[in-house]
Amino acid sequence: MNPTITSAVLPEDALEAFAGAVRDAVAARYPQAEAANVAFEAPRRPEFGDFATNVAFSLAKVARRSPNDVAAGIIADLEASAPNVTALFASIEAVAGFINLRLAPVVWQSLVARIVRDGASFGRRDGDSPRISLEFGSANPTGPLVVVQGRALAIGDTLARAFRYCGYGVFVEWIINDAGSQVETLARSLYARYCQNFDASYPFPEDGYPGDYLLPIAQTIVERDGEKWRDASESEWLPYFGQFGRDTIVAEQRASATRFGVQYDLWQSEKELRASGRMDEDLAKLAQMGLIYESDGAKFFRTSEFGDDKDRVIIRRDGSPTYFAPDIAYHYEKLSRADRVIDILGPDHHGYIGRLKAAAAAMGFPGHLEIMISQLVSLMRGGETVSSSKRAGNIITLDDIIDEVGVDAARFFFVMLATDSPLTFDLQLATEQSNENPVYYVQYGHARIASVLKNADASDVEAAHAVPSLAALAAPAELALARRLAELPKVVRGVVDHLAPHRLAKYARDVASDFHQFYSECRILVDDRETRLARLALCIAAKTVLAEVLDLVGVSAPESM
RNA sequence: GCGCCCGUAGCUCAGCUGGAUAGAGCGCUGCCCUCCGAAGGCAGAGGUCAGGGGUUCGAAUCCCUUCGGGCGCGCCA
Repeated sequence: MNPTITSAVLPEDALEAFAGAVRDAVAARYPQAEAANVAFEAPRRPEFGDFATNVAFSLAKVARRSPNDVAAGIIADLEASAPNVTALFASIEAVAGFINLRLAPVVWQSLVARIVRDGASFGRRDGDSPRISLEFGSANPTGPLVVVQGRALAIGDTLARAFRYCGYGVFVEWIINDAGSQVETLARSLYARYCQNFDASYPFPEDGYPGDYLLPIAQTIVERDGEKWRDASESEWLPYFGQFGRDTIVAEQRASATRFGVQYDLWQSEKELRASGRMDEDLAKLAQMGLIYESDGAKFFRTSEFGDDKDRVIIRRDGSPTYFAPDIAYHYEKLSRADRVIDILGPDHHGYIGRLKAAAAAMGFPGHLEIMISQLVSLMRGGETVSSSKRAGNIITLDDIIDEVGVDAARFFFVMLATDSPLTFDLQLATEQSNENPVYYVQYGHARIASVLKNADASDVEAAHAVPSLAALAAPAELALARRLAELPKVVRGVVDHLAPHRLAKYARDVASDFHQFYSECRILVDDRETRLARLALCIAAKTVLAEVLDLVGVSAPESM
């Protein structure tokens, strides 16, 4: 074996060296062609190797030869011009115009060594830029978090973790919609519950918030203040009940988010945003730019000049601001302190995207605001549809879901599908500890590795951690697992670049699958010490990557189950 | 009516911004525990990628169009 390549050559190094050598070879052979763009992809079929590149296709025209001839010519050139590069590959073949590459086992062995050495920081980048502002889950402070917010929380928090892994500075925030008429409605509903405590016939407001969740809050007021508010005038009790209800419910929402594993950096009150004067300042600035005009006694923002369907009212005829006004101020603030601002909105906010993006553009940040819509979630239990209606008062809360299926299953299921496709969540399936349940499949993989490491001699495990010679790793299942583990950084980067957290769920299943296959084909605790230590090291690497992926989606990685 | 998303195996869904014989899980049929966790592995059956046109060496992927679904179009938030 070539001694120069036994010292840590990682897959990406090998590919980069190969790409460079190909560019040189192409430049020498086809000087009339543009500089070759050498990109690699992972072929679907294992017999096509670890990686493939399609450079030959774009050269075929210039070369006036078939792609396969071009590919074969390039390979022949490389053998002569860059033997130190071709030595990194077990095979380099021209097939149907592609150049198929199989890395030398030693490269995969270096990668396993790298993961064992780096541990949880494998592939992770330090840093805090660019700065990302992520807002998700935000709700009216009028009731508990429900299922659709659960999905937004799972998606948003997974994205936040992925961004951090990639070295971005992430700021996670929530806006409390506490400035509109809904707080008044909350106050009336809560007051009715309070009065019903003394007089069951007290009427509940028609547009009030039903459901049982206001009962304990009313009870708290009863216990503290007794009948004090029964004869008070509305101007007295309304602000009190509004504030108390709002504060209590926001605290409960925070508790639910925390229980779900989601930590926020900022809970921004919309009411506070108005009171601070920032909103008025920003609106004045827009007016100065000539972007605000009066019509019908109301004030309009010329969002249509920035791509929106039509202009939007920001100050009503009665002088009060619409919801859009403080949101402009909030987004202006976010855009000022972050390089990218990402909102995850609910499925009923399609119509809001245009005006928000227009506002961002008008304020001098075109293209800095990205909006994701997290689609509907419908609940099933077994084959039955579970109905949840806010109006009917039989809402199913995020806490209900956590109680029934646990945080792990809930987070995995919420993140499993592409964000823009509707999700059917089967509660029964999520609780089943069976092979129908993808969460357990992945967690089982992790627990199984932990079990093997427990069965092994402690001294062997220690030796494996110290990264022994891994030359024994050569079986297809071993190399396939190593190749899969190597993908982690690339997968996370894809999650971030495409705002597609569901790829992590898919990747987690792939890693588990490759491990299980390795496990059934290669016995780990064999007599031969070198093989045993090498396989233990591979187990440690697989466990590291599985734990990392599970952590990115906020799911625990159990040592046993 | 206008705008956004979607249509892939019996079911639920992937398909890495255009690549090779379209994949996975579940379900179905059959195998595999004297041995590290069978919550596992292997094999098989199952497809006109909604239909039609176009772009090019090459399309599930990009463009046009028809059909079929979901959602959004307040001086609500």
